[in-house]
Amino acid sequence: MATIKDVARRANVSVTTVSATINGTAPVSDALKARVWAAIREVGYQPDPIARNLRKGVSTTIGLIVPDISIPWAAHLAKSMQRAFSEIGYNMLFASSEDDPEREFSEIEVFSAHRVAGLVVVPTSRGENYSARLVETIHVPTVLVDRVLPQRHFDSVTDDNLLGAQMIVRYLHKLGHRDIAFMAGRAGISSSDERLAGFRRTMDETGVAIREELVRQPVYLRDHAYATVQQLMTMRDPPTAIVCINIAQLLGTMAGLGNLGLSAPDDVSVISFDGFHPAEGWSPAITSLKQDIATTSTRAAELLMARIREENQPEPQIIRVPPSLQIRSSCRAVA
Amino acid sequence: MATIKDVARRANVSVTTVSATINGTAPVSDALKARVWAAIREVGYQPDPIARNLRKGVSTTIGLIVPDISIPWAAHLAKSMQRAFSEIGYNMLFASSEDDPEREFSEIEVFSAHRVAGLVVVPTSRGENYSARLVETIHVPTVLVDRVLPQRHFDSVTDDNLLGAQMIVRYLHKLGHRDIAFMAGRAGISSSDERLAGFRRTMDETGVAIREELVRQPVYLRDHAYATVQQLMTMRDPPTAIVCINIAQLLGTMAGLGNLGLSAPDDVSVISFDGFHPAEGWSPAITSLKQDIATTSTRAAELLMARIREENQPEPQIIRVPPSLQIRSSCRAVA
DNA sequence: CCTGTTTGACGAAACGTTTCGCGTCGCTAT
DNA sequence: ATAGCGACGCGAAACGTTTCGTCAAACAGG
Repeated sequence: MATIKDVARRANVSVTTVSATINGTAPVSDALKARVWAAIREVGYQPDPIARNLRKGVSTTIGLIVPDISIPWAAHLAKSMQRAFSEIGYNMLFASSEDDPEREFSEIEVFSAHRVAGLVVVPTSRGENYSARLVETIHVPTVLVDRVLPQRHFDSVTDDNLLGAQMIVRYLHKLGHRDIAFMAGRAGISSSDERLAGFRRTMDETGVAIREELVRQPVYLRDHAYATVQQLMTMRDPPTAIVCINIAQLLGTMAGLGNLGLSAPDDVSVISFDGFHPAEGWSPAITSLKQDIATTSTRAAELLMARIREENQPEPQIIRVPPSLQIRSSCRAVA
Repeated sequence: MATIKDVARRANVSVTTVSATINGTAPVSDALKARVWAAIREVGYQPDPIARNLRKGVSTTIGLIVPDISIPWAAHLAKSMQRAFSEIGYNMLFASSEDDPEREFSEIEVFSAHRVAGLVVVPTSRGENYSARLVETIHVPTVLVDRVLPQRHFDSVTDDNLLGAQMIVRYLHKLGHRDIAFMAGRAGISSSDERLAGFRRTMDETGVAIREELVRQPVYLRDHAYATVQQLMTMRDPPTAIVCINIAQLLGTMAGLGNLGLSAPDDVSVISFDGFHPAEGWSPAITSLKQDIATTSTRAAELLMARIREENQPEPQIIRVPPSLQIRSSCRAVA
């Protein structure tokens, strides 16, 4: 592997000059610049990122931490992120927190030790003093994705959950649904809280009283939903529509309905916040919100790069990306 | 950030001694060892991985390159891999080749520059002299996953595709199917080639003549399958069963059937090599092979670590992980 | 013509480790 | 006794960069 010294020798200049030409950090005469570039090409020199990192104290790597990469949403995020960053010459360290705050913090520290230039985190948002602990652990430019924290310490990009809830409720309302079940996730997770709040608000707006016995919380694992939906559907006066908050819930709900011999949309309408897209060919095709992951990734990358380059607006920003409603066949009109 | 010098000062020993105690590379008396460890704890010292990498010429990071992380299979692989490696103190750089050999090679070079300790690659397996080029580009311990190359230059872990094909064909045969359509992928991709070969071989074994007009190749995009399945089903004498080789094909097939107003298993049986698991609650639930991704990851990690630690068997090894057949409801018996 | 400033180039220090080679001490075998 | 050897500890070099401070030359203004 050719080193900068080889280049210097070859171009008959000092190491300093080679570094200066490459990085443009100091003025170099055109004549020497040419000699240096030629020499670089001739010896096939590539700067050693490790040495560079050591000296500069910061790398050209960004770290991505998600709860679970095997969730399609997270996988798409990782893909878009990686594309966005590789285009500007950054590469990506990756880790799963497995929704465990301890793992999450430990990964953050590992990444920090590796001197990542920035961090993209889908925070677990759990545990005592989570937010404070995060602020105290992170000393790198960071952008939070999907879940936002009550305190705005970090730039964040998330879905516009209030808008999404509004779309869902209005759509169901238009179809004549009044008895709507809502399965909320863990309280304290912003995406769940916001979706529930949006549900309540839009129900109010449409003038329909919420039947509180149809609002269940917390339901965040597949099996919770599996059980909950069966409770809901065996009530004296079951809901005519069920709102699912994420994929796990949706899968549990469908399985639970199946177990009761029920199906959507004939026996009950099902709609979901998180998209699920084998779509055509399977029934039922689930009517759901489609999150704009590409935009989310791009915005997050932009925010992060601005911080890294310090061109930034000092105030942490929250960007909300609007979803779109994909109407398929899991909801039907009722009298 | 505390440095090794701080520890040395605190413990009143030389830097060399501190390094020796930490790494066990040279004998240190118990008394000093104790002093050093105490000092480490007191100043909260953590070795700087960057500096270590620079000096040792190799990092504690491994690189993962997959064609597309948003494919569930790849996402699961990434998850298992990351878990396996983080347990032994390695972290993971990640990149998508987007099935483009140029990107793939470029990522390999970037990772090499970062001095990864090893590489896990799902090779694109495309382009001229692919195998030779790979050998020439890679100078790090490497294990190939999913797709194997004709020349055994690298350790590889892959599904036992011949066995899988055998399971599928025997199952269909038992249900009475004789007119079986097979959509192969790109020729030259080992997984596709092996599956096709296994199909042919087992058909021979069962004594059923293959209707060559039902074997289509190449069909590797969703839209190919969408078109192909409609051709197949509008033939004078359509197949009674269709074998799909991967998810993209399966999705296209289901959509294509839907477009013709047909459905599985009533009009035709559908079976797939790659598992697809929303499963319960949706119809049809696809009968498919389940790949043992956990085992695949573990084996790959083991192979790679053996190479890295040089405990290894000099000969590159190919490990084949057997799949299992998950019988659901997309296939039915025929007369 | 002198002073002050800018431009261009360089040597050497620094980043935080690991490792090479050397020196000292105490022990054992001659 | 003393040569030889192992165990232990240390200083300094090395890894490949970037950057600081210095310096010579060229150039501007008075």
